[in-house]
Amino acid sequence: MSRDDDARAVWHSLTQLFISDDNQRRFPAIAEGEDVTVRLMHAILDIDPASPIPMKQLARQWYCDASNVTSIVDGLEERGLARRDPSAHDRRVKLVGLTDAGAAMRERIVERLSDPPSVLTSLTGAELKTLRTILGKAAGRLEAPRG
Amino acid sequence: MSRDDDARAVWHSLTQLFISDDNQRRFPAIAEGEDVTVRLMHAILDIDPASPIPMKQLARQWYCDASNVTSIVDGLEERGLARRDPSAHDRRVKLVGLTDAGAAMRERIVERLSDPPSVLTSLTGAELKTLRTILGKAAGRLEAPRG
DNA sequence: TATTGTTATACTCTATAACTATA
DNA sequence: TATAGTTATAGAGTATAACAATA
Repeated sequence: MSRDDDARAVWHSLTQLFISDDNQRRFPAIAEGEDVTVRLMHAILDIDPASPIPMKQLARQWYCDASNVTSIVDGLEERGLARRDPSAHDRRVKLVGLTDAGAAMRERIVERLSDPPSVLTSLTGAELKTLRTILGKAAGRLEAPRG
Repeated sequence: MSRDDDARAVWHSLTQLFISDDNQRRFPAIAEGEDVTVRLMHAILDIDPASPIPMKQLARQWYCDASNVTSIVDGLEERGLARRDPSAHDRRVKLVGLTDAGAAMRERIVERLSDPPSVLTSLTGAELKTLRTILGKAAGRLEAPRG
């Protein structure tokens, strides 16, 4: 049981927990509850309410074409969840920021996404405390935390 | 710090680890490496190589329309990854099973999905061992493990 | 009659290419 | 000339409705 074996086993379990059909179904369910599509929900999670972001940067972050970002931000704007403002430094660039309504929806989504599935709540209190410490440490190392 | 707080914090970290853009990008990358689409890859993961499953049951499991299952299984069959056989007990029912090629691809996908991201490998050996034990216990409680 | 699966069809999501406006 | 973003358009994925075969 090497260190690499342990890391693989951990990631395998974590992946199973996450891609289980029950869990995957939560995303559409939460999106539906907010009356947005799943892609708009993901977009909202990726926009920091405190700092508007250029469209181009979103395209890089999502590994998708720029035209797609146009369509997504259109959807957010139509629903009053985001706003486009030209950059003061380069008028070609448009900065996308969440409106108050968008930021509020984002908070609700993050809240609901944190609802733990039953497989987790069936662990003991001590186990949960241990997981909290270690996983918190790992998640803290992510570049751009989503929510 | 209640037990519920701990469970929420754990799930929140786990969700962050999993829906990070870097990690989400792994699915298309692995699928591309196998020359299948992401939806076919997910389908392969959800079919137990040891026991063919009725189309209707896949539709329930994936929370999607039956016509969609027809289209997905068509795609798998065209690539020689799965096969449809009428049930011996009810000739309306078609059982979907993986071919040898499909089962082999499934193993490769599971293998690659288990590659741990760098945020995990940066944990200590003791932390990984602890995570392995606890998460393995939780994942073992899932109904239909994928891979 | 009810159920399993298929076909026809429309809508959403995503990518490519051509375009506009700034730099 | 190059870059940020948009528009037009085509292809994949998904849902609804009508249908065929079987129960």
